[in-house]
Amino acid sequence: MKEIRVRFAPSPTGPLHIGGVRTALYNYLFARKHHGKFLLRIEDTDQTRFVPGAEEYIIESLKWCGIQFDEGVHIGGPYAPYRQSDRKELYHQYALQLLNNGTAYYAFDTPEELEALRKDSESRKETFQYGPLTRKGLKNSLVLSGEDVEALLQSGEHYVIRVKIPENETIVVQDLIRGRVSVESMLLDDKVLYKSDGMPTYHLANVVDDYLMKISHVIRGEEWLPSAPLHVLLYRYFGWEADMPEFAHLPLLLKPDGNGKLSKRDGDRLGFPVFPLRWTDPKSGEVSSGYRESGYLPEAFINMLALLGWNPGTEQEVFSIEELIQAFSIERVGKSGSKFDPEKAKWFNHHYMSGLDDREVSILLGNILKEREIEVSPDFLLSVSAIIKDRAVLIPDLWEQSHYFFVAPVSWDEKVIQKFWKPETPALLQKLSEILANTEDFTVENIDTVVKTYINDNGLGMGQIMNTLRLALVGGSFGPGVSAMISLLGKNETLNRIDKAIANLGS
RNA sequence: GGUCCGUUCGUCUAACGGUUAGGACGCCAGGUUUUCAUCCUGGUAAUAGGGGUUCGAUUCCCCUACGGACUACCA
Repeated sequence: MKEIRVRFAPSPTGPLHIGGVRTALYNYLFARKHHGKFLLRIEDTDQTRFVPGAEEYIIESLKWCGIQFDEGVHIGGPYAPYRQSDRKELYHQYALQLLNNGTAYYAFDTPEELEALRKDSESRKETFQYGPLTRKGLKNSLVLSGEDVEALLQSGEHYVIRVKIPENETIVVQDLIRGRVSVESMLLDDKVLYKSDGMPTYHLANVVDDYLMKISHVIRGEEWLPSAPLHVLLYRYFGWEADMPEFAHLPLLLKPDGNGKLSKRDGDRLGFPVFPLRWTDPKSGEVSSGYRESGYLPEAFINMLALLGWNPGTEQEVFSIEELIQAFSIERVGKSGSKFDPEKAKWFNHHYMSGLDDREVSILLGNILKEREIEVSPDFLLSVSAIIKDRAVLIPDLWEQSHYFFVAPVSWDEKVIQKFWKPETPALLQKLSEILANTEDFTVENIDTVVKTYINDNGLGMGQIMNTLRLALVGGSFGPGVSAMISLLGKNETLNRIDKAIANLGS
């Protein structure tokens, strides 16, 4: 059986958005599942759209996601180079091959001439097509004499090389997801294969490179489906039909509301990241948020993404990357586009956060404390982590849910004061404080008993004490159980905070 | 406009001719927690419309509607 080789082939025109990450993920899962190879090829044949830093961004993003390559622009491999601009010389000979076998031709029409033709067609509510029907009336080597063509080439006239689409043929693409897709050749354009700047277009470069790199399956976005027949045709023109990869065109990721392809704008508008990592546009300086910086765990991010367009056919939906590899199959990728749901992304992250063990949580929280220059003992950090981890959806929530363990309150929630802080409160807390001062056993269970006994013995209401005690401890109406907090804070800190609250709030 | 692709709860989706159309997110209600979350239990909610084919259509075919992608010397 042929070795499975797939590629992810982005162009470095900006940050990779989550649709691109998903395409990379599916390629990766497919490769691993079949013990094949996964490679990263950079498609930078359009020099005008090059964005500095984009290539590095793509590599770092996928690394963060845990998607690993076997070959690629950043690690090399047997089919190097993996950057198309570094393969520039290669493409010309392949364009010549098609020229020589009559399946491509030189065209000398200027962009301005073509633009005029398009405008003209448009005014008659038609679409201009450079194809089987019109190419005979244009400026190309199909109509010009050999000498004229030669003269034009010699004179340094700008030219492009176009594919010669056959006139009456049904071209069939077999797609692993969509089945048989066919299109009439007359409707296809004589697409440019080789540009006047000496670079190939995507169509030429991707076919040549996929062939040379022995790609077995092309798994890419649905936006490529309309040009897939052209690619099939090119394999035939090159005589590579026997080695043509299989195609799978993935459905699109749609915006959460309304319809249409998910875009950067949607993230800004609806307040969720569209990119794996934060991106700063080198030109405008505009910053787009990323999943990493927003505090998502890569495992959760990937799990969420994997299920957007694919499902295992079982009711399992929490998958480690290894489980995804085991379960993945192209056949179970859906046909229709998926709307991205930021709420579900959060659910996944919360699920993964609470699945972390205390030690792992303490590392995450420890990093936050380090940034804030707060030092605590590892034991205390671990205990706090354990008690708050279920309360955090995103990593920064770890701090939101625990800061009061590290920093004593300096202000107290006005609403809670209004509601619970009564004239007798200071005396009641003072008395409880004295009892706690004489308590040696600060385990949660014992504190619980001590506090409740105090309440019962004095005929007080639970709410009366618990709410004010909580207020004294953390400054508001939040946090884990009161007894648990007292136990963690320890005797000194607890007594200090009660004293401080009484002193500040008085009666 | 043309070509191609698509259409099951609000969302992600299962059911590859026979199910009370299943699960998850969200939402709602109850329980736990006398804070708030978590968690647990329950509930809400869908086959776009119309024709066929068939004993029987979510499932197969056709039409309509709607949506999307593509339509550059961009990828």
